[in-house]
Amino acid sequence: MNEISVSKEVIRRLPRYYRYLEELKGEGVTRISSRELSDRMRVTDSQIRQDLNCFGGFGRTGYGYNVEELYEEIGKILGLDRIKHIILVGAGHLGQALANYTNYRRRGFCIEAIFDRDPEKIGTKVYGIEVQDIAGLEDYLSTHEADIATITIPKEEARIVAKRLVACGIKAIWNFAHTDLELPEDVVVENVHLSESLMSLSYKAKEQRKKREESGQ
Amino acid sequence: MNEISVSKEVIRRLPRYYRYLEELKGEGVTRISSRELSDRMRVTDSQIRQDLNCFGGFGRTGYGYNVEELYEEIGKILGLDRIKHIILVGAGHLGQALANYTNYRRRGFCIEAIFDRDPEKIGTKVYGIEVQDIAGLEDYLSTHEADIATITIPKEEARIVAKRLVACGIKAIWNFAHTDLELPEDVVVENVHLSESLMSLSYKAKEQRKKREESGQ
DNA sequence: GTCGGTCTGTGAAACATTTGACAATATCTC
DNA sequence: GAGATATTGTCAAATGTTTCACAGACCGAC
Repeated sequence: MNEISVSKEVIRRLPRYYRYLEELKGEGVTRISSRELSDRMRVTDSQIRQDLNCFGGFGRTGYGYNVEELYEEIGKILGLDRIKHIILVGAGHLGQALANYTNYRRRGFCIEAIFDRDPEKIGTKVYGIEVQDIAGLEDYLSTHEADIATITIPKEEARIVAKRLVACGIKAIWNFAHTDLELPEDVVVENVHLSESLMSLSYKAKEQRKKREESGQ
Repeated sequence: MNEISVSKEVIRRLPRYYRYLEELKGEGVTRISSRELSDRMRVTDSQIRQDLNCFGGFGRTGYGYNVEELYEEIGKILGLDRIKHIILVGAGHLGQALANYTNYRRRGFCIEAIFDRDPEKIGTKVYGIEVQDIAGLEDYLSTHEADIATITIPKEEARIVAKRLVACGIKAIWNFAHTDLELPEDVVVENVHLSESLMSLSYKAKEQRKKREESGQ
């Protein structure tokens, strides 16, 4: 596995390949060429070959790719072949939505603990897990391993909690708060900024409307 | 406003500028140079100037940018100066989380109706809005305008509902279902694929761990 | 086995995005 | 109001990403 350089864009696309391969597997397809896959995914076949080749030659000339095998390989690349212990900070609707999405478990993402600061929520159960007081975060992490922390609380608190998490050794954060977290370099952060996503949509909708009006006249 | 060409990447960044400008405004900052902003946002000053210049010269030589003015202008570019009627399909936790996030309203995003197919949910209120039976979607849209539809239901149903929405004239969809929607070209879709985001994080965490182990030895 | 067709991996070209550099010009100080 | 300083807008270079094109290799039918 001699990775020369895997670009940001390739990584962004990798989970999408994984999703399509899972679908193909479900349909009972055992082999697929970059050409056929490109038709489904609406990308160029060239891009697929180039992308997959970053990680080594999974394909066979004159045959294509073995669906099952490629699915497994991409899963490994994404680290899905390994249990990832997750804790969740924020038991609001968003936190509950994430906790209840059972497919994560299939991919090795196991939610181990949920924290909140609201006394109304502490003690209640979400997806079978009791919500704990956020005050006990340090205690919990001193005795339990966690690979990823999910943050679904308002931005002011999020910045503080993120620092506490990092102080406890957390190295990966899935951040839903509407802010950028300032953290040490060795901590990886994946931001999901929903309002930015909605604003992008608003922009695109506006441009599309403009286009329609121009051509409509 | 002579837009030569606004790249995808610029659009992706625009909401982020908007967020930082709002923050600055809140702090009472009235002017800012690309250099200062670049320090805050952790991007190059050159990129900021290049990006903003796509939409016309908002800056003043020797002075920088007027925070209030730039904030307003970017808001207009993003279409935030106009009411956008939104309907929501799916009243699960995710749908409720989105409905309850009040900041959207401040930016002109007004949720007008919520649909679900679960009899348990129909009739209940979410953020003061009564959840309607999805069966009445067409009726509703024949008498009400809607600019954006948000989809937070499982993928199989999402594909069907998306087609129904488009048949009723919806031109913009915020899609949270774990699938790509196959829709006519003139419909804009913004996908929020949360599991892909989590898998990306998993990949990055794995790489980071590898790096740590290598340097640690 | 052989042969026609298929399909990958890959190097290079085309295209897109980011960064660097600086002339031009406004600001601010005194 | 003049001079020193700050800062933009912009062009060009550097870097990153996608597409093209094809040699070489494998597949499968006969």
